This record gives sequence, C-alpha cells and structure tokens, in this order.
Amino acid sequence: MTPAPQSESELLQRALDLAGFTLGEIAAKLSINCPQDLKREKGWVGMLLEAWLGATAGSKPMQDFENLGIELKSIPISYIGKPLETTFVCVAPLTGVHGLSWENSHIRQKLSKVLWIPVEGERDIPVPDRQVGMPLLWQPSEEDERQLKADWEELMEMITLGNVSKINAKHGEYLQLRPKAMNGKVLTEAYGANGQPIKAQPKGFYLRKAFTQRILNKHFVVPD
DNA sequence: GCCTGATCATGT
DNA sequence: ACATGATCAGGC
Repeated sequence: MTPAPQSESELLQRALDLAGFTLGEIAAKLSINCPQDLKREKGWVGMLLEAWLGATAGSKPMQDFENLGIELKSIPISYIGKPLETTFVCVAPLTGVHGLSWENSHIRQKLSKVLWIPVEGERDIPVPDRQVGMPLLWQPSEEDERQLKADWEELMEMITLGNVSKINAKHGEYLQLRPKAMNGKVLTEAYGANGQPIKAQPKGFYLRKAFTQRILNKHFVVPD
C-alpha cells in the first residue's frame, strides 16, 4: 500500500505514472493477484488504483483523498474511448431527507473534484492486458452543476413524497437512481405515500454515460 | 445492513 | 445494441 499523497501534484504524478501500463503490470508491482475477468470482483480495478495511488481504503462515506478533497473514479472505456458503463457515485438517502438541499448533499460533495482514470474495459480484453489511460482531474462546470442539481431535485422529490416504489432508472437526464445492493432481497427504510415507514430496495446515484462522455470529450480528442 | 469499489446480464 | 435492473466482494 502506497502512503497517502500529500498534495494534488503528488497524486497527479502518481496517476500519470500509471498511464500506458496494463492492470496486470500494476498488480504485479503491488504483488496483487490479477483476475482474468471481473464477474466476481466488479470493484477490483478501482481497488487496485486506490492501492497504487494511496487512497484510504475502507467503507467510509467520504472522498478517497480526504485531505485533498478529491474523489477517485476509474471509468471503463471502449476501444474508441467511450464510457462502457454508468458511474456509481453514492447511495441515495431514503430517510432523513427533510431540509436536505443539493448544496449540502453528499453527492455534490463527492463530485466537487474527481480524478478520473480511464481504463480499457472491453470484455474481450483479459483484465491483465487492459491498459490504463491518462488521468483527468475534473471539477463540474456551472452547466454540469445546474444539470446535476436539476436531476437531483427531481429524484429527491420522489423520495420525499413517498414515491420510492415508482422510481426507476428512466428518471433524470444525467443522474439516475438504480438498485444498489447485494441482491433484490436487501431492504432498507424509506417513506410510503402517506409518510409512513416502508421497506424498499436501496438505491444509488449513477452518472449516465452521456455525462461522463462529455467530461472525457472536453479533455481528450475522441474519434466520432 | 450500510458503505465502499463497480460490472454483469437480461429485457427491450 | 444499449439501458435498466440485478448482482458480486469486502470491511465494519
């Protein structure tokens, strides 16, 4: 495990050092076993990058580099550099949401500064052969923030009004809510239509691919 | 169970 | 082909 970076430039330099290497090569440097596919270790790439960059491991609901105020996100990309998956951000609060605003929300804090690291994610490339790309330190533009806030307010209104059971992934232009649990049997507390407590499947906030693709496109030249 | 890290796999 | 809904692993 690498010690935590003490500055933004130190973190960026470490990330730059990874560009061009394969996941197998990076795993070997850290003496970590590299799986052939991610069917049973879906978060493996993120954990590997955390280990290399010196992120604080653990399940704490805070940014990966707390002292720097930076969140780390690996993003699987296609052969032409487009996102292959949506990006999970954080779990959605289903209770205790009275008075919660976008400005003081957990998700806004997480997205205030993100170090994106593109990694080849095509399933026909064995995990050890997948290459890591150039890192990108990103902060939401005013437009990004407006759009995320609008989606967040729409989604949170459904939660607040007890419409959790009506929520699906089709809501939200750039931000969506999807199940986030080990399986469909996991239930947590939420509000019913009359304000009564009900049990519902946990939800997570995800960034749609159109949003993350725009982030990548602003900084990298990508073929059409 | 809740949170982290996400991708898998099915439905349309 | 792609988005939605479902799922996998690990620490606390």
